This record gives sequence, structure tokens and C-alpha cells, in this order.
Amino acid sequence: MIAIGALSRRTGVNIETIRYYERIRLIPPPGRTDSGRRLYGAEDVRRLTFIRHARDLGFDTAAIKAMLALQEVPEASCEEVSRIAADQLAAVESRIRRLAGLRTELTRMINECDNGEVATCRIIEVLAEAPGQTVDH
Amino acid sequence: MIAIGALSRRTGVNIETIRYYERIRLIPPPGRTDSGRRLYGAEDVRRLTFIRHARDLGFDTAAIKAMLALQEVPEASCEEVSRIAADQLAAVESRIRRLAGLRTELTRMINECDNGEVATCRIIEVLAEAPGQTVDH
DNA sequence: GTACATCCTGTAGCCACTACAGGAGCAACC
DNA sequence: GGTTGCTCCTGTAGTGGCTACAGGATGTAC
Repeated sequence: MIAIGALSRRTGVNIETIRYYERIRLIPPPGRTDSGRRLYGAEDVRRLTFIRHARDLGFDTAAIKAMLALQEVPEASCEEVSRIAADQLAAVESRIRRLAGLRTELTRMINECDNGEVATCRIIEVLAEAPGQTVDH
Repeated sequence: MIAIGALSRRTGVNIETIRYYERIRLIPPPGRTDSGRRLYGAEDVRRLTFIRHARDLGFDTAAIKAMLALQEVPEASCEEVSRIAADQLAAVESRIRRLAGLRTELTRMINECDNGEVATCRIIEVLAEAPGQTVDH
């Protein structure tokens, strides 16, 4: 059984964030020592590691809760977890496309800026122009 | 001179967001009608369009404020604006790299999931594993 | 015993909005 | 002139996902 600081170091999740996750019921309330300090076990490490990875992958806590709920009921179909992941994949791909466009524009703006005066700087000009095509969010 | 609703439609910025920008002094307080309604002109359209584009590009309001301040002083060098954009470009490229990794992992997880039971679903297994290499944020 | 690290609860702050509530003004039609 | 319905106003509170205190208790090492 380990304390919250060790759990934090082991999972890479901030102590305050662990307590926050407990507050929003993303992780169950752990056992306590006689003096009231939180005690975690291997299952808590596993669960928090899962949550951390899912957050890294861009899942929001609602999606994580859904997946954890499915984990609790192993006889359930994998299809729903797969569907959640597929939704997330689509969102990730959309973000990548959008960022690639931004990268192109930023690169062009920086290249076009010849370090002259702001009055002739293309960065501000380009950004003040009306949108050619609206990028969906 | 146009009302806030027309400004919102013309720039694609939410009415509530326009008032929020005024509150945080990202845009100057506009003129008013006798009855107290906000009135905007061409310069406001330009400024808000600039802000909207900059937000779309992922600039935070602090960076936008910095650029707008430089715009007010056209004799200033373009270098600082360029530097802000370069910083932003680096952040965008980092995000793209990270998301590409996530996409790979999500794709693999979905492919490996054979729609069996959750107990054998790789999505949860993969996410519960310890990180091979920490991805920087 | 004393220094220092770690932990506790509770609350408030962060960013960039977004969503009300509760009211006033305005434009069009009958 | 009345009524309908849209737009606008201020002010406040909520959102997500944390993060940062304050002010104290507990634990550990020397």
C-alpha cells in the first residue's frame, strides 16, 4: 500500500489531480491510515495509469468514465469501447488536419515577414483578412 | 455602424464572446446608441476578424494583446510579431507530432479489438500499460 | 527534539468562454 | 396604438480540467 505522493510519482499524475479525480468520482475513495492519509494499492495504480493514458489520448472524463464502467462489466461487448475510441480517432484526425493548415499559414506568414515594419508585416495583414474558407472546429 | 448581432454574424464571433472580449479589454468599449446599444464600425470588424483568426491559429489572448499593441505602433519592428508566431509554430508542430502518435495508437487499438468481450479488448489493456516513453506536453 | 517532508481539508483561481435570469428596446404588422 | 417577436442590455454563475494556495496535522531522519 502506497501513499498519494508515491502514487503520483508512479503514474505521473499530480497529487492535486488525484484528489480532484476522487472528488469527481473518476477514482473510488481509497482506504486510509489511522491518521487519515490515503492508501493506494496495485489496482489504483492500474486504474490511474489507464486514466492518465486516456487523458493523454485526448479522451474527456465522460468518455473515461464510460470505459471504466465497461471495464467493471467484462461480459459487456467491446463494441462500445471501440466506438468511443473511433469517435476519438475522428476528433484526433480533425485536429491534425486543422493544425497542419495552421502550420502552413504560420510558416508562410513568418517567411513573408522580412523583419520590416509592422505596417508592412504580412502576419497581421493575413490575420486581418476575411476567411477564405471556414475551418470547422 | 452596426449592432453587436451584425458584428457577430460578420466575424463569426459569438455575441457573448464579443462582450467577453470587451470585458477583458481585448477590444475597446464601442460607442452606444441613445438607448445604450453597442455600435461598431469597420475598424471593429477588422480588429475582431484579426482576433478571431489569431484564436483559430491557437494564439492565446495574451499573445493577441501583444500583437494588437504592436499594431498600434506601426513603426515598431515586425520581429516581435514574427517571434510570437514562431513560438506558436513550434507549439503547433509539437501538438501535431503528439496527435500523430495518438492516432497511431488509437488506430492500432481499434484494429486489435475484434469486437469480443471487454476482458480481452486491447483498448483498455493498452491504456492500462505503463508508458514506454513519456510524451512531452 | 527539531527540522523538514508529506499529507490533510477547503476554498479560490485559471482560461476562454457559455448560459442563464430578468428586463428594456425596437421593428413590423394589423 | 397594440401586440408579437426579435434583439439587446447587465450581471452572475457555470463549464472542464485542473492548479494553487492557506493553515494545519502527521511522519521520518538525524
